Amino acid sequence: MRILVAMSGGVDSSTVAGLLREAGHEVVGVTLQLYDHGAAVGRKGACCAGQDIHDARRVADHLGIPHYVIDAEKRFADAVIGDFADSYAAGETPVPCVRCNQTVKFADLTALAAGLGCERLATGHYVRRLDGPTGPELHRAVDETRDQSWFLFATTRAQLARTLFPLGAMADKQAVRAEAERLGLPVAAKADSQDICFVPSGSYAETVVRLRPDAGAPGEIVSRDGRVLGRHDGIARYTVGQGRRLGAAAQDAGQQQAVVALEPATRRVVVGPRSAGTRQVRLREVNWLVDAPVAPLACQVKLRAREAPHPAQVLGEDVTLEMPALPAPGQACVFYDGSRVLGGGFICRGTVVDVAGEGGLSPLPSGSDGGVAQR
RNA sequence: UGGGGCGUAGCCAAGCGGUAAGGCAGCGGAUUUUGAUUCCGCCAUUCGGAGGUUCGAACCCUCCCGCCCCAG
Repeated sequence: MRILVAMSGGVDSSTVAGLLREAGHEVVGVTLQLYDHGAAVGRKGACCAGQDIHDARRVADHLGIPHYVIDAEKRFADAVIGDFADSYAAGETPVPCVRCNQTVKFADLTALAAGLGCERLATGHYVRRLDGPTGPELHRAVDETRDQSWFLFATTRAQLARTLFPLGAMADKQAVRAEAERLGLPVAAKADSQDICFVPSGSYAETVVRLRPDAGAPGEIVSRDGRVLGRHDGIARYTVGQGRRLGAAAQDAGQQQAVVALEPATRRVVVGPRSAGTRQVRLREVNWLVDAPVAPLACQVKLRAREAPHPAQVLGEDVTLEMPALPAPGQACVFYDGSRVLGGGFICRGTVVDVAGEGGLSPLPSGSDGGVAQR
């Protein structure tokens, strides 16, 4: 089979190329150049720029496969970096990795694969594509600790049908490195990438503020009933559910506080007791990997990449959680049936916690029905 | 200037003669293909100040300073 492998220059995708080549497939490597070299050269944790492109080329040469480098800087700047900054400026917390997967990695590369006459696209993601009775299914990786299925909820059924994820079945990262070594790949010992690839210093807020100065403007930290508890240095540094960086506002009436809402128009960060929460979550851009249900679908949902799933019911763009939680707007809500990804969407603002501030809100009950009034 | 109470880190606070708990904030790190969460480490040679008693004082005594409350 002729397969296009998305090669970032790291261990994972290089191993994918090596394994598929070894299995006798006709492998074509492609690396996307995502942002300018200057910011990323020599930096650990970066991908898809500078040294990493050279590494991908070295691996391709080692394997004896053709390798293309695609200039995707403009596309990445618009679809991923721009969206990232806009999202923070709008009081949300984006997931750039989902946007990247959704746009340049899948939409563009599946198209490229077709253009190059490849039957499949393969990536180094830790997820499994399993063939079920109704077609390909997306499942969590065997190695639960490295599972990346949450980041791939926006993959379309058509894309999934043409994609392979060889690493989803690997026992763990060590096994992948062992394969890389066995294959003699020059990147076998390369450090893992992490953090946001396009943020050089590790300070994502600086990147946001450079693009959208508003997001770095100081403002007030207020309680839900409008009392000013402190000040902050930019809403871009806060996420709903966050308990740090609150300074004196971290405690109110003896209770630990957490961010419950961000109001970009007034630049206010609203805090409430950590026990605050809601059971209703409104989503947008919902993607289904099964036929969209016509009646409430009982499943588990994950509101964050690394947290235990919540029992919930999903219908259309509305999710009803069994127990209250603090969903962060901009983050993803991914639906699971056991290990299988059923679909997901992005969490909307305004539906999370009542911030109308009717005044004199009593402390929320910490029991099962501790939800806050909905807007 | 009658009576009472209190001053321990940026904040809250334990200790009440034996050599400064804890929490929050803050800082550093680990974990993490987002952010957050979580975890680990650091964080008062010193207890409002000055004397005194004592082998030894944040703790007892004296005076001073500062706050608070109740009376005038």
